[in-house]
Amino acid sequence: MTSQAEENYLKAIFKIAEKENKAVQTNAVAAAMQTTAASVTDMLKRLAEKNLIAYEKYRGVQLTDAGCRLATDLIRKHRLWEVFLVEKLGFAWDEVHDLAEQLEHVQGDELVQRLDTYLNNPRFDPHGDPIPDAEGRWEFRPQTLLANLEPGEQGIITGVQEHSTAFLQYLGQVGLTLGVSLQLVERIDYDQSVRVRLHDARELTLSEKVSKNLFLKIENT
Amino acid sequence: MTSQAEENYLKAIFKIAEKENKAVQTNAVAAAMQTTAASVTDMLKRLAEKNLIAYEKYRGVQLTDAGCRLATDLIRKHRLWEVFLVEKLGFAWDEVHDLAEQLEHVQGDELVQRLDTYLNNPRFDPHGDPIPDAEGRWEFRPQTLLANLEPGEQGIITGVQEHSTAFLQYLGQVGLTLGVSLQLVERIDYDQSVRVRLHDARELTLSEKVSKNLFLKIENT
DNA sequence: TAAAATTTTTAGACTAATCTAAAAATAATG
DNA sequence: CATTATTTTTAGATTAGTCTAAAAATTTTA
Ligand SMILES: [Mn+2]
Ligand SMILES: [Mn+2]
Ligand SMILES: [Mn+2]
Ligand SMILES: [Mn+2]
Repeated sequence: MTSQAEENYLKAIFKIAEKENKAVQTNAVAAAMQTTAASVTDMLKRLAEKNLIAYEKYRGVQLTDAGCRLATDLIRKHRLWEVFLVEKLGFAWDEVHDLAEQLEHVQGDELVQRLDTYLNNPRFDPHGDPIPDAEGRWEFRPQTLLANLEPGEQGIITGVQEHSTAFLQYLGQVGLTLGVSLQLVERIDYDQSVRVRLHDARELTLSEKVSKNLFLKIENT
Repeated sequence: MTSQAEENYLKAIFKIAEKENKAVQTNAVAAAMQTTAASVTDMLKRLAEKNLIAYEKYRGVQLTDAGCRLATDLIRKHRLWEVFLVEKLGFAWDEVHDLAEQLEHVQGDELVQRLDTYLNNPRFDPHGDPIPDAEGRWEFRPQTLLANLEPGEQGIITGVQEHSTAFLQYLGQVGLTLGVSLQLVERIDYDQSVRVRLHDARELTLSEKVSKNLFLKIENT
């Protein structure tokens, strides 16, 4: 058996390891979990005891196959529930994270499988993140940050780098949701802000910060 | 904040108090929670500290208004999730209890309200039990045990007294689900078993045990 | 490479929730 | 009403998960 706390740690370790390709540091986990390094060390010992991580004192930590599978299953559940909350219950994409954070811990393989079917086996969640399938595999989708587009290039919004409520709410307010198509008009040298044109010819100015947190699939026009 | 353990205790106390109209005994709670009397005493102290129960040593326990409301909300969530699992995900009525036991603890008023709307504000769960509304009120529905029907009387199945998987599965197998109409043909003196006739003229013999666990709304023919 | 800075672990304490075994209170009975 | 029997509470331990403060290991820097 794995507790909710253990599951949350495994997921945090998985997500950190996803970005940086090296052993995950205690402090990185502490930051992600908003707790102390001491608490993390305690938990790492427990997880190592259960063979969910490979842990060497002072040398950081890596998920074992079992730990990786557990983390992936948790992420699968989290993202499926997010789809449910948005598609079926009509929540906005900035309202679903905390609820999914609870729902992901509900145990029941049959439940997950039926939920998946009910939602028509979605491959991406409301934030554009891929949903692992029942075998723990997910689809890779090439995408580029708006910050890396050249003037004139066009793309469709496929995801966000940052998942904060504030950012998601802002995007929603200005009409930038998944699937929206836009073209980079110009990048301002002074502050790296960008002017983009939407499908309806409406133009928007977005800060560098926004442009570095918005993923697009480049379209060849 | 109330923990899942605290919520489960409150629900257990509520359900015991519902049947017997007196202070709930420690042992009764222990039996319901499948734990020891010592553990119950510990928990009762905590719940009293939080003003969720009125507790006098050796004198049993009663829910306060706050505790009663919490228990009712929990039952509301439990039963709404059961409806979801059966109506939307296609689970059988004998498969949903343990899942609802987990889902009921997910926190989020907006979630419950949206779920309720999504399910068309059901007033009864898949076992025929009433679902409290957002204010904690529920519908009373007069119903009679099959064991108390007179020969010749007819009724529609509205609920079950016992909720065990074995009983629900058995009922499902012989075609006795909510809404099914049946008539008591005769009661056998020897063992109090009953012969009933279904709408399609098919006849069934049911044990006394079954007849004492099946609720019907009597129909005047 | 020695000193300073950073990271990580340990030591010790705390709360929630549980248990067993023993003591105390209450209820039942002759 | 004294003695059983039952119920309930206490005492003392245990485990998961957390914390702060201090010690130890590692890394960085001069
Ligand atoms: Mn979580
Ligand atoms: Mn998401
Ligand atoms: Mn529960
Ligand atoms: Mn039910």
